[in-house]
Amino acid sequence: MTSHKILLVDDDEDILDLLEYNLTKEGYSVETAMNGKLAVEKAIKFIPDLIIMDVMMPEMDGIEACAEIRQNALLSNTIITFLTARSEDYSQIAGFDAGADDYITKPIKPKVLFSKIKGLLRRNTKETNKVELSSNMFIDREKYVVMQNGIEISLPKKEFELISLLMSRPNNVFTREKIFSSVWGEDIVVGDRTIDVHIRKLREKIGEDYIKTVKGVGYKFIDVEN
Amino acid sequence: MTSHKILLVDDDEDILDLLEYNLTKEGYSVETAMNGKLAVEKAIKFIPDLIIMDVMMPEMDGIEACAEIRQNALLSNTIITFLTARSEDYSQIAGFDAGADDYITKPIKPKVLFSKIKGLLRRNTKETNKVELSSNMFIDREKYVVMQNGIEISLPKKEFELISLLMSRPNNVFTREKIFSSVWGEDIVVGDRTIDVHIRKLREKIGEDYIKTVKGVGYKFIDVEN
DNA sequence: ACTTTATGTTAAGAATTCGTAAAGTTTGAA
DNA sequence: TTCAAACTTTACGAATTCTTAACATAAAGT
Repeated sequence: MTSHKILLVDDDEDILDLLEYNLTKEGYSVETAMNGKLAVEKAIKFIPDLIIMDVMMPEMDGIEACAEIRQNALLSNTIITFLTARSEDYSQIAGFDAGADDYITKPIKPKVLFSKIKGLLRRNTKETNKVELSSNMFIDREKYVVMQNGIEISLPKKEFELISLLMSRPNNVFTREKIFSSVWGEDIVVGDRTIDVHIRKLREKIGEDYIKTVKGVGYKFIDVEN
Repeated sequence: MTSHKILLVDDDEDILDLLEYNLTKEGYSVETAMNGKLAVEKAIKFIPDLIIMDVMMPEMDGIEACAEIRQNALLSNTIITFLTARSEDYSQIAGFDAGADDYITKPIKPKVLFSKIKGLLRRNTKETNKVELSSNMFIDREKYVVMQNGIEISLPKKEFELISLLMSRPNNVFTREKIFSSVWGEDIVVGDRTIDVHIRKLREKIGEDYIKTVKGVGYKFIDVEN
């Protein structure tokens, strides 16, 4: 069974505990965060299928966090739903602008919540986690492997996320900056040569011809079919 | 000629046929879908410039389909307009939230529709990342290549920025100062012959006839069609 | 025609950016 | 704690890209 990953974000620890307990029992893999900033960081590490996030929070509110998450190509398949009190309808509008997919109103009724989650995840599963290419290579986020001509290539995390990012838009150039912010996150600072080293390892594993360097600009994954 | 791609979505086959027939006659490349679900699938394959979609449909309504399409980064340049009966104004609001760009009210008056379509597509052409020309050449900033007759020409950074600038306004003369400040930046000082050398390399790669020297003034990219 | 001025051309070498191996550090599992 | 895998840094080499310089050619002015 493939357990879906859910990230819960709320500043109220009681709500977090309650939801975490119940969702875990339902068979989901759950992570939590107590503010928007942490949520963004965890989202990047965890790559959840679904984020359930309170709108009002300290440190960074949900809208802002949502907008930031939507920036990250690795999280393009992640569904974001807001938790909101029925009255705060201003947030409804701002939230959709920021890229939210749905709303859940407080107070939370567990049954409603669970059925809603199932619906959202079903919708997502169809679109699939497998980034297919016209070439003979695709990404399987669930198994965390790259399939090449039917052969599984398992990669360590950073390498996987890097290739995953590049393959999310074949033939498109990703700048080093973009790569850093997507794979490492905004705050983390690493040396200049780090990306290159990971690229090297990837090329060793998947072949030399797939990742092209665009000097002074960045890297791109070449879709051989084109 | 670059024919814009339009995706028509309606559950009424008569309307689809009517619009498809007329739009094709106008020179557009047209695809159709009969419900929201199929629309999303076709949109991903077809990457239309414009989607004209009925709000009310079986299987998945227009609003939902729209929201889903808006998720897909590949479709970020696609304009979505809803077809709506004049009375259903609830949908106006929900639709804009979901990411619609415009509305067309039923009953459809072909003339109104065509002029609206032209307006929307013109708007889009300007904003897009692909600088299209009536000639057979365009710039793809995302892939960082110049496409010429369907062939990718990849260029080093400075050359790319230079041709990119010139092609941003075909037949328009760019002075050397303008070129320096755009491609090199205000502060950086380089010798006089630097631009010429880059022009030379570009001419070698894309052909001698595209970039014209205007002595004493600057350079321009010639749109051969004109 | 002659001179001036602007641009064209080429090749060399600076400068920048990237690649890579190896060593160092962190992390997480046993 | 210990070890191995993953990740990062370092240091230098290699490749590409960019600029310069020197001279050629072309256009414009006298």
